[in-house]
Amino acid sequence: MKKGPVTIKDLAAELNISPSTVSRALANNPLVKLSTRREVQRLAKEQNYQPNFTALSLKSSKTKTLGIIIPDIVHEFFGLVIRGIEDFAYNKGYNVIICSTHEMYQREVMVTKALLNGRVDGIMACISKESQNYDHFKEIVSRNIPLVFFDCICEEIDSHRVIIDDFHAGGEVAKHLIKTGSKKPAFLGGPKNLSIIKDRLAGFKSTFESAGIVIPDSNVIHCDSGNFEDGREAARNFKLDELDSLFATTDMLAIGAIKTFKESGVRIPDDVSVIGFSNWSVSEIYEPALTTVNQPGYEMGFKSAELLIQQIEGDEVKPFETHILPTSLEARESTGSSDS
Amino acid sequence: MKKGPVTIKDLAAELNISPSTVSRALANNPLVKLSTRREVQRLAKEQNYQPNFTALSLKSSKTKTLGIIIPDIVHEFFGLVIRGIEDFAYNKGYNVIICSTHEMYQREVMVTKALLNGRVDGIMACISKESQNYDHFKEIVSRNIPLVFFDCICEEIDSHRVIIDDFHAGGEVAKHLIKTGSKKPAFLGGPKNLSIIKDRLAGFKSTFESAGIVIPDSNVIHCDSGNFEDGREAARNFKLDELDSLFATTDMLAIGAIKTFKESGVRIPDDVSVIGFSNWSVSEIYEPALTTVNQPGYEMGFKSAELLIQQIEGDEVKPFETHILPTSLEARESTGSSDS
DNA sequence: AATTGGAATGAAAACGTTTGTAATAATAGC
DNA sequence: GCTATTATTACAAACGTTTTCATTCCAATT
Repeated sequence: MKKGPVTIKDLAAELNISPSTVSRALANNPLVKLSTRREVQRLAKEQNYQPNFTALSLKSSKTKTLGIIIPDIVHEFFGLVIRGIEDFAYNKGYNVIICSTHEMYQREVMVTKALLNGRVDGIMACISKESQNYDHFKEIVSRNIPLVFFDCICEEIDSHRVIIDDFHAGGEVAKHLIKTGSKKPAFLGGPKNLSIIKDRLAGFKSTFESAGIVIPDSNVIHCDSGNFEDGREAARNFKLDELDSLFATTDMLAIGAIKTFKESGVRIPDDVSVIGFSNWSVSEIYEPALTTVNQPGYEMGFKSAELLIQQIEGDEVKPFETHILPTSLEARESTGSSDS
Repeated sequence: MKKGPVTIKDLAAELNISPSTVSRALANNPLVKLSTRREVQRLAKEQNYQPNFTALSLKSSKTKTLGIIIPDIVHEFFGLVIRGIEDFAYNKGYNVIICSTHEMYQREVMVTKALLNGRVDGIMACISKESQNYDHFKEIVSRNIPLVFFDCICEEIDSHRVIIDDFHAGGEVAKHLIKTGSKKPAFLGGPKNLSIIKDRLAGFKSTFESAGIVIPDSNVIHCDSGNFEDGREAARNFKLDELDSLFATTDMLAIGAIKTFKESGVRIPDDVSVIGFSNWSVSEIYEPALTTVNQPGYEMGFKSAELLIQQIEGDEVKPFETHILPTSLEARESTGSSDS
């Protein structure tokens, strides 16, 4: 009998009119007689007609779909980013395809290629830790597919960017520690080559130096990842009598370090003050509650989607914009400041 | 000059042959002369030809895309589910569209409708807390779009299901608490109407009853959500001298409750043993480390994708299958068992 | 020389839409 | 009653593919 979903042709056949008239009637085009329009719309509703998305895409060469490339999906920050993106995008009638790269360069190249065959109208990306080569992203640009970078951006590529001021945030952390009396600060961060890590460290160091305190290299440790175990391991390499405060570039690193410190009998914050980064929910729950830098994931996603859709739909070409979102320090128990 | 991306027609024009030959040549069809094939493939590579995804979809009425409907994206469990789905799906050449409902019925209906216009070949869904009416899911089925439920399933709809045995898991929790000497167990759970909550409670109660212990209604508390704050608030309603153990249906609820208990001077696990659910990473990090039930999110996603794709691609209709994944209890400090 | 057959390619239809243009029907003006 | 105008509708092309069927060309067979 009837096979697939009902199409415009089916409606046309049923009413003995042409598909074009049905199409126009559904669009409520005044060119078609009011009574015909009513008739068509009634039948369409009755038969539960849904316009075929793929056919529309082919006709308009617009998929109304955005691609998101992120390092990891099981990650509070990226979750918030996605929420922000979705909230803006859905409102504008866009769907979203999420591709996580598991922080692997190979996978990043793979998903990028997969998004490059007209499946999406634009792409938002946060580059993975591993990536050093950016040809796959350059291909996106060369194919004229709108591209917005957020958080971890690619310096080599000219595009919209949505970031935080990592240098400034590092400085704010330093200021807070200086205020709480730190003389021997230390730094525990993710991969050295990552610009966000470099910037946080630079801001941190520079502010301390302005206060006359130079951080020795032995108090700066980098690790491959940014998780709890890494923090726990890496913290063992600090000489406990040479630091009185620690800035870790993720909350998990910070908590891992605290765990190690506690095991060595170090009291937090009395002996060592600790600050994390990102304000994950665990930082509020942990004891001691972790002082951290709030990273506006939701806003970052929201703004990225806004810039991307604007670039997709905009008629005139606007110059690329680097949008810097404000961070804020959440002072909690781990630096002796129990705000909450 | 050349406008959009290069198409088969462009290649055909360039080589002065017909599009059909180009199409065949690209498919390496032996019907076309080897030299022609080589020529076409060379040019395609040179011009960086990518087959138009939308056109392929329209032709084949297959989008090679799956829809996922989940209550929340900022959620460790769902993150793991998505990872599992992606790992299986990508391998089979499928992409994935994720729609989060923010636990809102309205939004669930919205995204479901949005997925119903041929954008996806199949749908995986975990129903939201709020949903009581399932007409939108029934429409998926009536449109012959393959549908798999996972975790929070819809009883009314016949489909593949991937779940855990919540009743059994609740029983295992009870067994563990009985073993550690609990005489006055209590229960703190999410929404009462949710089947997964009901089942966990039922299994918990029933096992305690088999041991001759009846849990009074005053020791069973439900709250709207399952987060930290909820747990913290709700735990205030327990009479502290009437319980010596607590089973909370999420790790966050458990940790919230522990916080409240600690504030009242209750020692964990000495005075009250606490068990959570899901084995989120925070449960391992928290102090005391939380005993919890490991919920295999990754496997759940992986299996769901497998069943869905099998249903999409399968020629013969297979009977619907309810796949029950094993859970396991992770004994940690909060019940006095420091495994780790 | 006429037929057959195989190899290689081309033409056309189809997937479900939209939209420019052409055609028909109805109305108005004279 | 005839043309000019308008209202309504139909036709056809297009988006980028795949695929069925038809065509061409040339060599081999009779």
